[in-house]
Amino acid sequence: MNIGNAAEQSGLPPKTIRYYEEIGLIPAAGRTDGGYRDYDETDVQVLRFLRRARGLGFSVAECRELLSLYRDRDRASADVKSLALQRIEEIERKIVELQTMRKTLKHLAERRHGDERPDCPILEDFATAAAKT
Amino acid sequence: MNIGNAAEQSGLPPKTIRYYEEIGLIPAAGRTDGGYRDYDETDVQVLRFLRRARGLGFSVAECRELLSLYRDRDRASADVKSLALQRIEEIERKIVELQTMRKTLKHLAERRHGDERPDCPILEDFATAAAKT
DNA sequence: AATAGTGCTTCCCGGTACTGGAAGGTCAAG
DNA sequence: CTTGACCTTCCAGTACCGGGAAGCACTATT
Repeated sequence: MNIGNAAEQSGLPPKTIRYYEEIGLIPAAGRTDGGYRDYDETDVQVLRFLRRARGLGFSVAECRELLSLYRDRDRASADVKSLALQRIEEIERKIVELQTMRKTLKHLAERRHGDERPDCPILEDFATAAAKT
Repeated sequence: MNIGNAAEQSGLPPKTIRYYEEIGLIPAAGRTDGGYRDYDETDVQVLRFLRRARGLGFSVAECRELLSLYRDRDRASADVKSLALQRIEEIERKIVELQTMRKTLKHLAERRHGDERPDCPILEDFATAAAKT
């Protein structure tokens, strides 16, 4: 499968895929006789994972760690486990933050123009609910 | 409140707060006699919102829109509503993606070393579940 | 077989969103 | 009134791409 196809199936632009290869986030893809990069389903799954993780605010460095966590699943299972659990906590924090944002936006969307009493604490809604994160 | 304090309470570094002011994402803060930037609770709430939104993969441009959505809540309510609803959909997609990542990591964490049969499709778990997003 | 079109390659430049460091002013404590 | 921790501006650098040029590869047609 060529890079355009892999891009389409993963949701990452070809440019980004080449960049990830360049910085070693993903291994260098195999090449066809003509010099084209060649991808299989496994590669696409990793790319898909990367698109998701990056879109959710994980840095490339964090993605690197998450990937190695996957690749090393056959050994050093204690370390892998504790790291995975840490990441799960972080993900759950992010879920709570998204739920807070959703709640705030729902208030904004449902509120009829003129409904608001001057003391309506919508601003508090906006940023306080998950302040302790 | 000075910038260090605002940084601490919002979770954004002082550098980033100054940068947001410079690009007009937040209005220029008031100044003390000594020339220090001065913040109040409202400012901190906005900063906290920005930290969360950025950490969840929203671009600065999207944050700008989300903020204006909040600031314009008193007028043009139809537009505000449709924009808010769009954002809610996006947020819900992100939540699903995070839940998928969490599920994958849980598999990794709970799997005992040696438990895996060669055909165990953990890689499929890794990236396929939310492939249609 | 030649050609046209699309997609691939590398390379280099530009852009966004910060981040670190230097040089110097401000403030509260001792 | 000096020390140390904070603040200020400014300039440079870094991370993560995206645009566009120049050229090769593949497919389809003529």
